[in-house]
Amino acid sequence: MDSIGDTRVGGKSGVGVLDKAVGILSLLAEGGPATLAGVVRGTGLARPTAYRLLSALEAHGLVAREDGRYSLGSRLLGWGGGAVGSSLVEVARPVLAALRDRTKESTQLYVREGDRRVCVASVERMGGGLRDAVPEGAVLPLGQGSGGRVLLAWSEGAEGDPDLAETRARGWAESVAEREVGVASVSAPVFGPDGGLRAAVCASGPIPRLGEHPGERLAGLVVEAAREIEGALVR
Amino acid sequence: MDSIGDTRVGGKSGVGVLDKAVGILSLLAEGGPATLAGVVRGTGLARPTAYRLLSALEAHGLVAREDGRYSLGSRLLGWGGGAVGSSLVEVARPVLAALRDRTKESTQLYVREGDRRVCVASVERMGGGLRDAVPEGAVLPLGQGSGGRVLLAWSEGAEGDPDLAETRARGWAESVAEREVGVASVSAPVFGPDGGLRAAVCASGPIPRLGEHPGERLAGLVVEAAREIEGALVR
DNA sequence: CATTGTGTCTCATATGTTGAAACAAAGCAA
DNA sequence: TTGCTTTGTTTCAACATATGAGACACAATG
Repeated sequence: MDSIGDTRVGGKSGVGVLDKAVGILSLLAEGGPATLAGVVRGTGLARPTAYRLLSALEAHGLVAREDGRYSLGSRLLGWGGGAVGSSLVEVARPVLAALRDRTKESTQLYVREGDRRVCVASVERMGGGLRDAVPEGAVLPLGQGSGGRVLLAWSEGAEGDPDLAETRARGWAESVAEREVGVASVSAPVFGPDGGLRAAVCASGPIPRLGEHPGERLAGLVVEAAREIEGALVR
Repeated sequence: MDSIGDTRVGGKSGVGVLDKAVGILSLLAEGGPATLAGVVRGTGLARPTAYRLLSALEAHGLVAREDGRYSLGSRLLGWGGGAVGSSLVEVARPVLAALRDRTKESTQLYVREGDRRVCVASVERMGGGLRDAVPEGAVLPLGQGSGGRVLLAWSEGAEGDPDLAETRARGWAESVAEREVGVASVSAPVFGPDGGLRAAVCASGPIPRLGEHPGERLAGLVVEAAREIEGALVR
């Protein structure tokens, strides 16, 4: 998903050290704990560079090292808890779990960040077989996937696009093999008490299981979950 | 609290750009949304430097800019959700809120990170009057405050210290004007299902309200909250 | 209307970061 | 058990990056 060097998904910002550090953090977010060697392989950084950056991240509490393996640090826990939208994530998480149980697919919550979207909560399908896995913190484009389409459709300035108008009329979006080959998904908008778009709730899985029109089966459940999240927001 | 330049609380790690970026993020975590001018004042950075770093953080989704004000970005939401300990924070938050209601004081959850502690959840006292405010993500020393003492007392290697042995015997710690002038606090250990120390739960407030022995009044409630968090962890 | 403050951009230069090389220790296969 | 490979850590010369003074446009203020 993320990689060092691609601005579209947060790769190159003009501050090289930051780009590398974020590359390391997103590697750990996506792949779980890793040794120094694993971080070197996963990021392509030179070994002493990765070592120095990891030590610095550890000094700041953004990374923790235990038994020779690095993982995301508890300072990110605190910052995540204080970031705008943390209460949305808190109320959404059990709803995503229930939606996962009902649809038997993975579910996610996306929020818009400028011209991209960020996965702020992810609950994966249980049991065996194929599953879609989106790591929390992953940055994805708006232009691909049903989640991106929903975040675009209910934005200011979307009025002129007939495709997005159709999405708004329907109240949800579906996509097949857009964000990722082999994956189909359905998304619905989550509105805040003020009526503004807050997030997109999404269920996703492999095309062979969901078919070429995943919305037929899942749209009702996904829209229902969005309504449920909205209800929990006003309590 | 945090400031650029002090290694003890995550200031200088040997990677200057990272130190500055973390300084900005912790300023936003502690003080809430800020303009560029506010970030310049708060961090002491030169204006073009702060501008460039904020733009880079925004490109990575770590900071969001809205109406000329910067705040923590939603990527931190995702990473915080995936960091080790996020489930602990999730179950602890309502317990901290209940403890805040019972004690009528602010409450926090701290985890140990190397030789410091991080506030991973914070619920502030409601209503008027004095309140202790610890921002989520704040990095504090272990050697000061009841929360630090608890994290030390139940650590490996604490056996030789009679003061920590007394804390262990009692099952909680109290402090007066240690972490901060005018603040008293009481903390208790939170253990994981494996019996290992996971966190410290803490209630804190002004000395005039809590007195020179805050444990007399609050210890029972704090210890009870710790047991409650432990119970929620095994469900 | 004049002054001050803010946000944004440029660029010469100083500084910080880089990564090859070296070293020690651990792991592994024969 | 030995020899080789891999991993983690440190050093430091070279160079690429980041810095911040200065400039500019615009907004805010008295």
